[in-house]
Amino acid sequence: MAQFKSDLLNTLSTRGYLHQCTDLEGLDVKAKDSVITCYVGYDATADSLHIGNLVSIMMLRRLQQTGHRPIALMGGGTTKIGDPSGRDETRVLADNDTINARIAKIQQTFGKFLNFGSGKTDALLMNNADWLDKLEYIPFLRDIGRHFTVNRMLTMDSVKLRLEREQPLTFLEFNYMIMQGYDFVELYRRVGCTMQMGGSDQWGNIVQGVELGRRIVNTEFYGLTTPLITKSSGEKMGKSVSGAVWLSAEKLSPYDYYQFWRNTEDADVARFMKLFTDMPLDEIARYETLQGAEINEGKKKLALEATALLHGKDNAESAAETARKTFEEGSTSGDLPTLTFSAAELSAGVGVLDALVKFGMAESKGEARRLIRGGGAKLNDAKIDDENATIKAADLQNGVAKISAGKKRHGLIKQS
RNA sequence: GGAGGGGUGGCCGAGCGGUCAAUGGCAACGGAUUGUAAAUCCGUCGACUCACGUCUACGAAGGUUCGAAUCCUUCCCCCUCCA
Repeated sequence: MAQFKSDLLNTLSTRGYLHQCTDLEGLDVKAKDSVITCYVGYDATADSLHIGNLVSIMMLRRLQQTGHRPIALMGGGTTKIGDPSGRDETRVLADNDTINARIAKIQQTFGKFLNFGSGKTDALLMNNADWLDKLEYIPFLRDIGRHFTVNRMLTMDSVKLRLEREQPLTFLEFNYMIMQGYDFVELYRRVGCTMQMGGSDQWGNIVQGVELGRRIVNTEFYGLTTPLITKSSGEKMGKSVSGAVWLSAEKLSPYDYYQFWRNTEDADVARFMKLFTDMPLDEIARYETLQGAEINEGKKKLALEATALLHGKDNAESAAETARKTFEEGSTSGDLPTLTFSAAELSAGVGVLDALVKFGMAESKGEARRLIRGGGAKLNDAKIDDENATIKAADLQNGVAKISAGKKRHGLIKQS
């Protein structure tokens, strides 16, 4: 392994976070000798962060672990502009209230990964709406706009690709990188922030910020990006059996989150352990030697550790136990999605089609029918053959009936 | 402003008066295999009833026709070229 002088870069490099950096040597020296304040920006494009944001959150965590100060910057202002990076089409923009509501929810996630406070290496939570909303156009253009050449901006991938594909790029979006660059300067002025991290798609935006900082405040700024994390089969990460992998428990239960990690591909286990858990490297190395079906032990560990980070140890263990009972014993356990029906409903019989739809295992009754025809629906582990079958009180065993779609999606039915 | 081209199911992309709920590919879902992996093979893939059938759908609104995604008119949006 390439040895760096600083804990920060040693950690980031050995655990697989490094992709590009504006000045690796300079940063190494600085990180060794001083406490760096570093930010990652998060736009509020949904009311929860998702798995794609997790690498950068983990990077902030590593930063703090190695003695530096992380800033989670909420893009309350930039979300109103819309980052054109990596998109062929203009984003549909949300209104103010929506954005603020999203930010309120998103913020909660950071508390799980970072320690906030006012100490030297305590994390900060900021919002760029605090300064971007108040900008005055002409003064801003004169102070900041003068440092950006359109010539240069046109060479940035986010812009260039859009133009090459002959897709429209609005002037609004064109300003995104300027706003992001300005954020960097503003964060320097406010809290001495000199470093920005992000995904590889943010490289262009980050570089602009670094250069702007050098020009305006005459200080060395650093930028660093992570590789795009994909599965070894080449697909993007991001799907669980119940859809997108959200980080808020409201949108994805700890059990489903655990299952997402549990279903990691063989080849990814060690890499994901390094990136998404705090497991020490030598322990990860031991898991790396496992072969064949033994790799499942690694997946369980990965899932447990990753879930514990986000949802806490208790929830993680509970999810692990539910998964164990469900998949290894074929019995039922608490964390599965649950629906309750009244005694009256159960004595009349709950249509199995309706139940599948209510659990979200099928989008329509027609799809539920097809699922049954294809042999993919089970009630208490017995294949459902009759589309018109109903679930009655007699189907409850110890108070619950288990309904399944495929091998991985299970739900519990109880009497209220 | 002028001249052309185009808008089809989650995406790409055929169809160009009936046999079109609409070929094909991707994605997705299920089954087999397996280790809750990958790869592979098979099946499904608008809604409702599921048997016939009914409804909704091919940018929007009208029209022609026994009958249109396919023809006509108007409108909206996108692209190319010219001014």
